[in-house]
Amino acid sequence: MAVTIDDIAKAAGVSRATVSRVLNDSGYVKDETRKKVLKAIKELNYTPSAIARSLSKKKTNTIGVVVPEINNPFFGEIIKGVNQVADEHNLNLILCNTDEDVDKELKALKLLKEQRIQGILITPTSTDSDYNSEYLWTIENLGIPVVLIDGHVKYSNFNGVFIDHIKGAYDAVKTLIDEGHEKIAIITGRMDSRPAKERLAGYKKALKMHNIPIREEYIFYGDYTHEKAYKITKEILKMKDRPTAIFVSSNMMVLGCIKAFDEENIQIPKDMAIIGFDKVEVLNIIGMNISFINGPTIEMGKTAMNMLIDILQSGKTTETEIKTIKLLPQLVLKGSEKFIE
Amino acid sequence: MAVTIDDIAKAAGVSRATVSRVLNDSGYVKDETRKKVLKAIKELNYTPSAIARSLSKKKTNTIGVVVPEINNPFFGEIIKGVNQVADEHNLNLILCNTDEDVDKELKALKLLKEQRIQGILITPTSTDSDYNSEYLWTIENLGIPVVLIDGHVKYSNFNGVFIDHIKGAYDAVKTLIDEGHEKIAIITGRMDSRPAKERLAGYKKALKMHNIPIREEYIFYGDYTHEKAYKITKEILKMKDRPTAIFVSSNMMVLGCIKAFDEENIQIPKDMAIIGFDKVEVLNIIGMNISFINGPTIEMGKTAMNMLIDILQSGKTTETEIKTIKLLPQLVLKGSEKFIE
DNA sequence: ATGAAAGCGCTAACAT
DNA sequence: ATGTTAGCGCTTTCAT
Repeated sequence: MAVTIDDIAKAAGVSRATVSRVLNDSGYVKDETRKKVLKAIKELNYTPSAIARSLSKKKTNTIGVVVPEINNPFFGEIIKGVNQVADEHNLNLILCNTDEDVDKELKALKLLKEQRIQGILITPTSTDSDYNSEYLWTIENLGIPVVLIDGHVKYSNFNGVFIDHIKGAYDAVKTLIDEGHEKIAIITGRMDSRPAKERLAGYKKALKMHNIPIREEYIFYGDYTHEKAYKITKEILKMKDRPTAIFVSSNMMVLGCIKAFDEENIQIPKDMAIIGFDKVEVLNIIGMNISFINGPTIEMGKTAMNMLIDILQSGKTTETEIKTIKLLPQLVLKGSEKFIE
Repeated sequence: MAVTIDDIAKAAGVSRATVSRVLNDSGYVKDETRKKVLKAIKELNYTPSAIARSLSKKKTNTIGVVVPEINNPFFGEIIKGVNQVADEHNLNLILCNTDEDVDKELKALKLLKEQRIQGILITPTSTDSDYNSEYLWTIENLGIPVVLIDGHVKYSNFNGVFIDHIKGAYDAVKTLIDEGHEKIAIITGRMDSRPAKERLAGYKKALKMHNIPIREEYIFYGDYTHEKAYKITKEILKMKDRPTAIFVSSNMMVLGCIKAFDEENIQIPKDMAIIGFDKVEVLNIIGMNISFINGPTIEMGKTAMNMLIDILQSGKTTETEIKTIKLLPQLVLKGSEKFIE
């Protein structure tokens, strides 16, 4: 660990500038000299210090990634996408997991700034709550480019890549309508989150566009958990004028529905049709075919990383524009949406 | 971004040494002076550079984490555990995802060394194949403490935390035996991986200890994929002298079994009992109760991080001992193991 | 209690 | 084509 560029210089009988040149392929170096240097590097098992280089260059080549829940495959896939692009550009990733905790998120941001990272990719825990002011202040005063991934930070404009939840929900509900369903319920997500709001909007839009009246009693407010969805589904199944289809606003909640269906001996789609938002890989593997809206997670990660790289390469110290990309989710039909008399 | 310790010194009318002292709470600083400095820091929104500090201290406070598949919740949970402990000790995590690719893993190791990280936590992609020599050479010559997580690098001894796969498998099979099963099949993992070998060993041990002859035709060699497990299960169901229970050596493979069962109208556990290794959260949520051996993933991450911290604090440049911890997996019974005539 | 100065390992003009 | 030198932003003796 103690071998430095000077050791190499000494061993090769050249100056440290020359060593630096062969290290960076910059400037002119006689072939013979280069070989000597390379040999010394090999022999001493030398690895240059990125720390020293960063300090000297005032540039770290590392970017920070902040996620709320690393053990959720949704974020795992985002990171996978981020990582792929980062790899291609030889960027390091410093990972911060916040456990959905705003204070940890703030702490992470501070940490990252100390590390003099080039930019930040963040999937904000943030909802509409009122801590937002300090939160925003922190992000904005970072002086570092930030790209949001599928989140929403109130009152403020940031670069980001998002999913078009409205369109996704619209497509799902439209499909149900096309199948012949008219009594379509929705189980929403936590309504202080942007995706939940947008998905509900998409649901309403689809009904309106097809002249189906929106019935408040068909709108059920969930909270993204399968437990709540389970309870709601039980209720739905007890309704006198029961819907024939449910649009479920998140993957976890789909699981709750399935459990309730199972207990009440409800067959999909014979007794109840269903379309979810976001996939649950496992269900397909075990042969349980549930249609869903597929938000392109890996793609989101890639897109965000690319956007950040673009911003960094533009080289502007102050940002002059807000970049936003909306990714379109795909509808994946498995048969659970069918209308069967 | 341009504000440095010298700016603060100037603003506060002191030397940079003094600023450093208040930053690190070291040495003596008059209260009044400290306040001036703190004020300047606040006003200029100054964040010290970890890079410069690292260079000066020859110590980075960051550790590298290398995993093969970030989007697999198994590794997600490990990282979550690692992260928790790292947080408590104010350590940064540099994440490397290798996509099960040995070359990427090697590259990651090099990258990490350049970053002068303090230590490495790695879940090796490595199996028994022959690239091992370069691989081992690389790790050993890193000159950095390494802690393995649940992996196995052939021919070599490293610090590490592992799961006692033998005991896990033994417990599972013993449970089946206690239930009254005698014809018990196993679907193994990829046999060039250590966990697969050990789980098979545990299976055999349980049979032997209970005087049940090992029947080669009940040993099925899988490869951790659900597709293969699906095919194998179909075969099993066709056997003349069909087993009454299957011990399935990985969570993904359990899914393949379930699909096959479903297609053939096999009821669990009436027609076939089953116990898997590693949980599949989703199955429980939808009310499908499959018993399984639970390897404590988050715990493994924590334990590994703690071990690394221990090693670092021991302060030895050369390691004088190999530390190894084996974590005991727990049996979680859900009813799928029952013997029903 | 505070300051001056050397040094961490590298890069990048500037010389030669 | 190669060497000299001055930083990069911080910590840490050593003085005072």
